[in-house]
This record gives sequence, structure tokens and C-alpha cells, in this order.
Amino acid sequence: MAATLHDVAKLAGVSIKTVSNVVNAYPHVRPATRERVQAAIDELGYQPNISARSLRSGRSGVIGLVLPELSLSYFAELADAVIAEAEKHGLVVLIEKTGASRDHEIAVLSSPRMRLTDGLIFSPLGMGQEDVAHLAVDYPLVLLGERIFGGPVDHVTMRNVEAARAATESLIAAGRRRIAVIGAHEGEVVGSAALRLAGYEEALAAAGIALDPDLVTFTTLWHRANGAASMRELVQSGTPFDAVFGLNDALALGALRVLQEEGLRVPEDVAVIGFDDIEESAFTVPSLSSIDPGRTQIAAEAVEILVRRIGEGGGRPSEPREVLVDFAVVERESTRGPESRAPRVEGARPGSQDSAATGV
Amino acid sequence: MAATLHDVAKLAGVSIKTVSNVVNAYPHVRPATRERVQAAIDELGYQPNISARSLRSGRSGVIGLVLPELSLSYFAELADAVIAEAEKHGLVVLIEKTGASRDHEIAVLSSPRMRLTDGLIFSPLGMGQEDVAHLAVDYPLVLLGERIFGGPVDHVTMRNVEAARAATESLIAAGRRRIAVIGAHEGEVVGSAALRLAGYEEALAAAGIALDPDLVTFTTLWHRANGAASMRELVQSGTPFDAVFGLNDALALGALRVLQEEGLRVPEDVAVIGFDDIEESAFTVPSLSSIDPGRTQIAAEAVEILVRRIGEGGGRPSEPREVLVDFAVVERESTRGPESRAPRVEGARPGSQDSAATGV
DNA sequence: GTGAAAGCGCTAACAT
DNA sequence: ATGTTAGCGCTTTCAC
Repeated sequence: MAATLHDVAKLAGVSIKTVSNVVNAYPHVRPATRERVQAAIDELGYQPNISARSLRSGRSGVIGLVLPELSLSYFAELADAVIAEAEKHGLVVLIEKTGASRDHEIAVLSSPRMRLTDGLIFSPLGMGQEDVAHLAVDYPLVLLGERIFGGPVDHVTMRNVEAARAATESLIAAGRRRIAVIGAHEGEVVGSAALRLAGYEEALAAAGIALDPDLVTFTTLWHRANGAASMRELVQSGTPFDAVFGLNDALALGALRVLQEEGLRVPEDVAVIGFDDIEESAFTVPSLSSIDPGRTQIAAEAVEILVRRIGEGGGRPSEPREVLVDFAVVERESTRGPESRAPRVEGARPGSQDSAATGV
Repeated sequence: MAATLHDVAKLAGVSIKTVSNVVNAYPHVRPATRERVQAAIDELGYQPNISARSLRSGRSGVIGLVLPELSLSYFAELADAVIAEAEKHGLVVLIEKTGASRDHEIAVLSSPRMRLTDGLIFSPLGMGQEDVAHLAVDYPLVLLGERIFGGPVDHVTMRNVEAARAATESLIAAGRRRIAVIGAHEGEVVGSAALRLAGYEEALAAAGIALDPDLVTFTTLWHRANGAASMRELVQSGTPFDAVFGLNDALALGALRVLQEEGLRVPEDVAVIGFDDIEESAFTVPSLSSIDPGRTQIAAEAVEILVRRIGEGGGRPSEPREVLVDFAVVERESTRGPESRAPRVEGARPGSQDSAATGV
């Protein structure tokens, strides 16, 4: 049913090689021939068969993106950015979600389902440093996140420690001294939680503020509900505090809600800052200060590096690269005084590029 | 480099057919042979080449999902659900985003990039009823959304009119009479905006409330910022109102924020209800009442129908199906009186299934 | 500048 | 129960 190179060749009265040359924009084709072939292509509505091309050339034009979960805003926005970047390179994106399960993550790395991709952008959450060996795969792979460092692959990550330190410092600069942390992970050494906690501790130390363990709350999950629960516990414990650092925005948002339920004023009584700068944070009441970790830059770098690796082919690969992107402290109402509340609602953030009319 | 059927066959001392039989779990293989082949597979780390399989069999095990944008919570949560459903059928999902552009949507339908998928789940936002002919493609296609009806393809959609009517009725039942609408689309006849507005009008008519055009505000985009802007205009216009129906949650959330900026109490002065029931709505202050439009059911039905169509093969296709999923009114603080505020924060919603530990 | 032919790795007929 | 063989549609030498 679908037209093939042969059909086009027959109709145009040339060989399939010539048709192939036209399809692939090979320069040395006589204009007259090209025109005739193009006419035949249009008439038959010819579409190249990607499987056949891929089988022969070893390239599918598809890259894989492996994420914990799409319904978390951070990852949804990351995926959106990756798809946009991939499109610039003429690539489409196959998304696999792992549910942050270590086993699932490891399985995906050697899954034949992923074999039709030219390379993978891999964002694990369950795997840890001890799994570094699993990353030694025989296809292009770019690692994201902060679960594994120093692996045999290119790695794009954010400046967790510095950014968390900057977040904490912004609270200290506003005169806060009793800064609670929401979302620490017990005993973790690498991983977002550990790194961000380290940044928090650095900031306190630099300001000469003693670390009060009672102010550090733990939760494995980083959803709104966990932030809310931690906050409620902290309030009920009676431990005094004048600021909250949510290790991600969802946690901070959950905490924000509970603070208000409890009748505490934000930021007058308690200042709140998050991490991730998801779109939602600009629209809550009060709007949430946060760290923009450079999400779009991460997506751009990851795709760029992957494309370069794919282009390298099987040749002796160059050294794995470790890329750190820039971050920014985004101050909003939850840390600024109420006097500076204008403009009260921000417009569309520049980060959410090419968002055309989109209902539902 | 990568092992092929031939390599495995040679090592196991059998023919490639036998290896193929083992790989594809063909039942009539002697246990001893199967074991020997499996050993060879393991030893060589054999992975079937999907492109070759796909070229030969015409199936890739990949389905496409075409969406306006992933950074909108509704679509992110929908994509998440589709991926989960697809996985149950052993399929992976290729996501393409269109930015809600009509041209992009039409182009995707005939894009060779999508030709390696076995079928498509297609959620347009730019195309309209006049584009119905573009849906007559020669591969399995399931249409989502409410831009086009009665097309030549299976269609899974929500009960927009009934659900919007129920939302409005819940406000009326709470004693509200001056119900503003945020997000209407000028002159639209089909599409989410038009259908939901129709439901609103039905509810008013049924309750004997005259429609006041001043209460219906228009905005093309359905982001938080648009809801905020519309709300601000309405407040400043001086038009009295005691309730707001946001045609999606993002609009309602933007409105919710402005209402509070303006010193209006929700729900005491103004009750607010949205549409979509995105995860975030349970965690705002106050939490947002909404319509759960049956998102997970939509994903499940869409994948199910697509899988069946793919299975049908080229045979005479059965009639296109039109599937309507169930909705539910989710009442939260923004419409309930404050006396019923407990429990104050909901736990993880059952809708967000299989969300394991997920940081960042 | 264009054509002929080989073969990528696999599945599906058909044979045995 | 297992082997043989013929392509799927394309790209890629290598001729001409």
C-alpha cells in the first residue's frame, strides 16, 4: 500500500539510487532529474520507511528520555524542554518512566525496547553511586541528576550545593536565623537531598549560625503532601523557627499551605523558599521564592551532548564531560516583605517557551 | 559488535529459526534446545534489533502521543497515564508536541517521523471541525479532545457539557446567583471552551437565572496568568459576582490568587470552581473545587482502543467508536463553607498511581 | 550524475 | 520440532 523507493523510481523512470539521493538531499543530482523525482514523490505521497532506514543506517532519529514520572512538574517541564531541543535537531523523543524504581531504571538501560533509539537521556532517582557500573553501556548516554557522579558517561547537572547555599543565604540576609529544612533524606550522601542539605549547612556555618537538628525534617517522598505533613509536625512540636527551606517547590508549597492553615503569616512570621522554580510557584498566594536550577539549560546541554556523541559514531570516544549549569535565586513574596508585592502576578515565564494557545 | 540471531544460532548449534522461536516464546521448542539457546543468548548478551523486526513484521511496539504541550499539568498528567497504560500492553510512547498550532498538528499526521509508530493518540487544539478530513489517515488513530466530532476515527472524550453544568449547579446549590465565567472563547462552537460554556448556560437556564453577558470573560490562552488578568478586569469593572467558574484549573487558580489579592474571601465572598482537577488544586489555599473529567479513564480507553485497532490489521475496519468517560465534581474549600475544612490537606490522590519516591 | 547489486537483522512460508 | 529461504525498504559501495 505505502509507496516505496521502487514505486517512485519506476514512476519517475530512474533508479532507486537516484530517488534516494533526492530524498536525502544529496547535492549531485541534475535539476531536471530532481524535479521529475520530486513530482513522482508528491504524486505517490511517498514517505520513507523509518524502520528500513534505521536498519540499514543504524540511525532512527529517535532519542530516549528516561524519567521517574511525568506528573511531577519538574520532570514535565524538563521533558517539554528536551522535546523542544530535540526537535531543533530533527529528533523525536521516546519517553519511558521508571517510577523512580532502581530495578526499573537498571532494566531500562539494557531494554531492547530502547534499542531503537540512537541514544538516551537518563534521569535516575532510585539508582545510587554503587550502580555506577550499570552506566557503562555501548550506546550514547547522557546522565542527568545527582544520584551518580564520576561515571563513565557525560553528565549534566545543577549546582545543588551552591544553589541551596544561596537560597539559605537569602533567608539569612533577610534576618532569619531559625531556618527549618523540609525534605532531608536520612543518611544520604549524594542525591539532591544530601547536596542541598550540605548547601544549607555551609550557609549556616559561614554566617556563624549553629545547626539545630530539630529544624531539619525528613521525608522520603518530595510531594506537596509530604511538605504539608512535615510542616504540621514541626509546628506542633513547638520548635521555634522563622524561615523554611523546602528542598523542592512541591515540599515548600505543601509547607506554605500548612503555615497559613496554622495562622502564621508568610513572610512576616515565616519566610519560605523552595527549589526548582516550577511554573506554579509564581502563582500561589503568596508567590513562592525559589531557585531556578537552570532546567532549560540542562535540557539544551543534554540534547546537544547526546547529538554530538551520536555523531561521533563508534570511534574512540572522548572523555566523559561533566557539565554544570547556572542557577538563579528567584525572590518572590514568600521571602520578600509585603511592601514589595508589586507587580503582583508575573507574566508567562520566559522559561515556558513556545506555549501557544493551549486550553484544557 | 552487537550479537545477531546468527551469532546465537552458531554458538548454540541450531538454526536462526530456532533462536527466533525461543526469543518469541514460540511454544513448540524442546526444553533442552530452549535451554541451550537461552544460554547462548545470555552469553552473547543478545538483544533483538527492533528496526529489523519492525521492518519485517510491520510492528514497532511504539505508539505516538501528540499533545499541545507537556508543561501544562493536564497534559503532563494525561501523558503520564498514557505511558502507564501503554506499558501494560508492552508498548512504549513517542511524544510529539505541537504547541497547539493547527499547522503543526496537521503536519504531524503525515510526518514520516511518526511512521515508525504502530498508531497514534492525537490530542489537537488548533485544528477544528473543518479539518476533519485530515483525520482520514491509513494507520490506527485515536482522537482525544473536543475540537472535532463525528470524524472517521475512534474518539475518546469527556462529558464537557454535563460536567460544566454540574460544576455550575454545585455553585447554584450553594446559593450563588451571579456566577462569572473565566476563559470563554469568542465565537467558538465546538472546543472545550464552547462546550463548557454551554453547560454553564444550561445550568443557569434550568435554575431560572438570567445570563448576564458581563459575567462571561474571554481569553484565548488558558494559563494561570490569563485567569489572573481576567479576574482583575472583572473586579475592576465593578460588576458584582459571588462565584467564579474557571473553564480549567489553571484559569481558576489564577483567578483565586487575584481574588485574595483584592481582599475578597473565598468562598465566603466568592466561591470558585475549576475544571480538570489537576494535582495542584488539592494543595492551594484555599484548595480548589474542580471537575475530575476522567483523565485516567481517557488514557486507558485510548490505549485500549488503539491496541485493538492495531491488532485488527488491514482488515475491513469496524465503525469508529465514540467513547465518553465519567466525570465527578470534586468539592473542596473554594466552594464549601470554611466550617467543613477538615481534613485540611488531602493525601496523595488515587489518580496519581504508581508514584514512587520522587525527589527533585 | 546515475545505475546495479549487496545486505542490514529479522520474521514468516514452506520444507523436512 | 527444527532448518531453509525469501524478502521487508532502505543505504551504500562500486561501477559506468
